[in-house]
Amino acid sequence: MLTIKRLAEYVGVTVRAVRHYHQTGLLPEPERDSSGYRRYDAQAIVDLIRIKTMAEAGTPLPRIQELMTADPAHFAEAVAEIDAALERQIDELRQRRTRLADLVGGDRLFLPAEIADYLQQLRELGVSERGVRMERDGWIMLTANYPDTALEWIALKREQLADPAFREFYLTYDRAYDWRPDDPRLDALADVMAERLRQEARATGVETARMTIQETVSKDEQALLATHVSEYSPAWIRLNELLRQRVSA
Amino acid sequence: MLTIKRLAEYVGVTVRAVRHYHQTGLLPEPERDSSGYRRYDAQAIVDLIRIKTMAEAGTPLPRIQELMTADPAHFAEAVAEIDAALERQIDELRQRRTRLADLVGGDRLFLPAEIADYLQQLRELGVSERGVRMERDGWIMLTANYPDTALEWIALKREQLADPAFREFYLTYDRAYDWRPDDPRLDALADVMAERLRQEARATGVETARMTIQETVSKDEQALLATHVSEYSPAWIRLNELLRQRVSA
DNA sequence: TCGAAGGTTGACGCTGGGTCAAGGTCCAGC
DNA sequence: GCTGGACCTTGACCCAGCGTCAACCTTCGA
Repeated sequence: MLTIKRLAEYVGVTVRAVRHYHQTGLLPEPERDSSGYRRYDAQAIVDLIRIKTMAEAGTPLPRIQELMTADPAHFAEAVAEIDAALERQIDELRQRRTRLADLVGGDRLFLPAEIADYLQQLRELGVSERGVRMERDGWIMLTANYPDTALEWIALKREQLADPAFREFYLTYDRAYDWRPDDPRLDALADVMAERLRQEARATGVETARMTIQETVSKDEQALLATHVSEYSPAWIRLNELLRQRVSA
Repeated sequence: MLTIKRLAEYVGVTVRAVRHYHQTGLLPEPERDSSGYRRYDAQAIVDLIRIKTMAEAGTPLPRIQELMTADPAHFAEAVAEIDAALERQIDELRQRRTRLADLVGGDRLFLPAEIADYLQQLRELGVSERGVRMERDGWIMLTANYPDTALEWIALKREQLADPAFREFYLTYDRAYDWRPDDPRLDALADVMAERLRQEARATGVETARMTIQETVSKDEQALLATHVSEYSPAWIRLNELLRQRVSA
């Protein structure tokens, strides 16, 4: 006959757990000796090991209680289910490991692969961290609100980025952030931007698919840009003014 | 800008969880709009996904909070730790699957392999379920109290079981359980048992190793047998009497 | 204009025990 | 025979990480 501590130690659970199982009726209370101590027999060991094994496998205690009195066929069936659940858990843990890997370094956790690739291209191009982060945040919001549209649009952006002239322009625009608002280069940049806008307008006039996208997005784009207007530098604000002059003209 | 539900849905957590993170300070409370609704930006999505990823990997929320403001080097180190923990969890789940398999059919979960094998041999020999269970319970208690001794003793038992004459005797003894106490076959059985005891006494007189084991165990054996005396049948009680007559003689 | 859907705070509930507190018992060594 | 330390008893509160009401306010599409 065993005391509660010997039982718990042999099976590998805590004394508190055993008492908890008694309280909930999962493990029957054993006889007491003359001093009121619980005295356990071999069946208690068998029961407790079964309980422990199933509990460790994630089975809720009430479910274990059901199974302790189930016939062998039902029991085997339930164990098979528990085993399948364990297998699923293992698969999930594996997936979590891969996602965890994306935590350190990379936007792959927050964005579809295409967009994360695009951001990576920007970095490799030499775009500032600030610039990349503004892009990233914009794409995140866009993806959260219109995932399909975001994917269509990113395809266009990556096409653009294949053009060396556009890359040149993008870099300049990125650097202009830190210029002084009276920097004369801003005028030249505004010229380039206006020309690009005009070309794009002609292109979208022809290609209806792109037109649709532009229309769908334009409202949100406004909203997205507005989100970050507070982060605009004096140079960019000035650039906006210059641009508006040229476009409205 | 997102409402709490859109945020939660996009990231894949519940609204309640987001609010919980706000309460504990894990995720900063965002600005409210004019009606008091929370409005989330892209950074909230990034933060929440990081939180979710680490939380799913089993990281306690306070620990996550520490890591959210940690520098990249410390963060990467911590993520490596979390990943290692995940790996250990996967290994443990695998082990639990194997132990779970022993739950259905078999005593391997409760007893060392040698003893489980011995019980299996008894079953194959044709010993009654009751008999096997009495043996099992005895071995469990013995193993719980004196694991080393149990292993030494089981070796002897398995040797005995290799002897066809002993197997024959064991089976008869097992079946005698259900005989009537005045069954004349009990006398013959008592003769055989007495003879066996005498032989064993001579053997243990020679082999000191076995002697030691017998001595060590004898007290506990008494206790163990006493445990199950209540389960003795009338025939077995009678057999005990007959045996005592012959041995004391 | 109205009802459904979504937002707000606040409070209690749940699992599976951990961790005191305040005693009563057992046993080994002196 | 006594004492100290390990063990037993019940009872109570505490924890994470949310789930789940309740009671009320706001927004939005038909």
